[in-house]
Amino acid sequence: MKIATYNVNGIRARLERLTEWLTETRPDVACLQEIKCQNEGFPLADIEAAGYHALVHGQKGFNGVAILSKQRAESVRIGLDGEPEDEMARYIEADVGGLRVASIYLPNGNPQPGPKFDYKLRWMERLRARAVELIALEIPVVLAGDYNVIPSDADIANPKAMADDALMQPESRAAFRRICTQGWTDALRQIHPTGPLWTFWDYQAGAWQRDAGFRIDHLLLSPEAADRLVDAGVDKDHRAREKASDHAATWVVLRN
DNA sequence: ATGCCCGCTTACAGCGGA
Repeated sequence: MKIATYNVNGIRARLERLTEWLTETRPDVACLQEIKCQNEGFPLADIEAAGYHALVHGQKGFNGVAILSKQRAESVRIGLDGEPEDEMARYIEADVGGLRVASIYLPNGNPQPGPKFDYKLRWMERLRARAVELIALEIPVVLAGDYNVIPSDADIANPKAMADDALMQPESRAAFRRICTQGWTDALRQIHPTGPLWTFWDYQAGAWQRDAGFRIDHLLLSPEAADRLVDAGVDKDHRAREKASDHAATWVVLRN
């Protein structure tokens, strides 16, 4: 099974690129982030025409997550516990093909310090609380998404330029590590332990042309999923195309 | 030091993104 995560940066603006990517790479499951549309605005007919079912947790203008799948998926939950007044559409979880899969859009947190950074850290604590419940199930789980965390200085082309950014603050990294150490495997680094492994290149300042990227899209595997890990990668070539998202799709293959 | 670029909005400028 191939499971991918893809921050599309607006599904309506990206529809042609997205269906092209689905057709060319045929993931069994695709976790999307930043669809930037409400449920009723989701281009379901186009996704179905590409051969996929969809579970959608949308929001007007910003955020929004979805799980696309060849097999029909069963929704398990929308949103995280712990902050009932939080209406940002950033989490959806489903059962599909014998796996539990979540599509995660973790808050950016800039500028830091400030209320947005505080929200990011609170959200990460809420995710940690859900992740430990999922580990306890002892089933194959894939937590896939845009974590907005650069886990280490090896995960960014120019760490000095981003030193004050919320994505690489010690608190952000510690919160990410606290989740990983529950027993999750960072699948991309498991398969590619060293070297550049970017998943995002800013639209600004020629970041793509300079290959000045960083790694923020992650797939965390429960032990039962990690036992089945055979490959992982980044669909970098699609980032070079016209009207591409600023993120590249990132994926794992699990043995059946 | 700031903005660069991009998508979105009862839009035509401002916000959020990373």
